[in-house]
Amino acid sequence: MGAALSELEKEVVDIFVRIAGVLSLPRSVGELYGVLFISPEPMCIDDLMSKLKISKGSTSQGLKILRSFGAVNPVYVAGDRRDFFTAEAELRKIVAGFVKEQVYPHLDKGKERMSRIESLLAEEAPEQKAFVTERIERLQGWQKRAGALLPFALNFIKPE
Amino acid sequence: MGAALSELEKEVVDIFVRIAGVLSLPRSVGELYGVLFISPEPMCIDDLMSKLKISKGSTSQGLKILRSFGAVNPVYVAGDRRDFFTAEAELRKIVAGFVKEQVYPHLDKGKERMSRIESLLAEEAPEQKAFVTERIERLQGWQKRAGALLPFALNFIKPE
DNA sequence: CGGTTTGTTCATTATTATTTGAACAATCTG
DNA sequence: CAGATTGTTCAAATAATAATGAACAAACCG
Repeated sequence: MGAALSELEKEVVDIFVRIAGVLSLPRSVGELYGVLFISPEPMCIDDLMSKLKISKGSTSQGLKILRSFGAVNPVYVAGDRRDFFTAEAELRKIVAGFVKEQVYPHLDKGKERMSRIESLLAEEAPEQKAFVTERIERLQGWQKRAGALLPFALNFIKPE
Repeated sequence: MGAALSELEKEVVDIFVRIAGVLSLPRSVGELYGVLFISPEPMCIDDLMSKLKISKGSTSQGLKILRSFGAVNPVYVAGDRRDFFTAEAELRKIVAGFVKEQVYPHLDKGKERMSRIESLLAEEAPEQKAFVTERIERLQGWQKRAGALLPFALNFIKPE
């Protein structure tokens, strides 16, 4: 059991390792999802550890992250006490989970910050004030647009 | 000259430091852009170094990165031999430059990889083949959609 | 030219993020 | 319940990334 990764598996894992990088997630998270994504059978921690040659700690933590935004589904396997997982393959679910867990929390802080900035604006020296105000307004415009793009992008992912 | 950052500047810099993080750019790049963004006057390396308390090397490298996707504009200042810069404030230009320099190059590699994967598919054991094929096709679907979303998102940024 | 000034590069150092593995807690099993 | 199995946590080790600063090259200036 626990053969090394096949060439195909390596390629797929590599894809998700890159995606993990873009999303600022640890490499191991990409590896885990990659292996699960291409595996016809549910896998448990032992399987994943030996396939990827990573520690139990990384595996456990990585699965925790993947579960946190629903990228992985627990599966019951008869006669085995260990936890098994399959990759969630519906993109919409994963993205929705990711946005909810990792993106939205940060957006709120952005709004708080903006009101803090507006109060600081009052203290600016008059000769710079016009310029600085224009910049802050521009920033608010960007923030607003980014907020509008997000729901659209989510909607862009059609149900299968 | 070269006073420390004001509260307002700190807030603005902090915004761009976070954005730099999301884009996997060094912190100093965010700092540099932030200071320039909120500065009514063009700034040179010395100004930026002393404002941000970072080294000349970081400043030079950071500006190089910012220039590479047009986030910063060189400005001529009469009677001063040093290079001065202002922040490019038109979001569309920055995003276009960033996508061209940092995003498109990677997309091409993705397509190469996909054809490599397809050839590996042939070697799969028959009983797994159906499943694996379905997964690869799904991956291609995702890739295609991401490619379609990008131009739309670019277009979403209206000219002022 | 010879001496400055300015910006870049890159080996070294510092910092930050990730992984490891052993200790622990929880759950099962006979 | 005692022993075994399984998953989690977290301090320490390691690896990855960014910043520093001195050496360098290029452009300027008298």
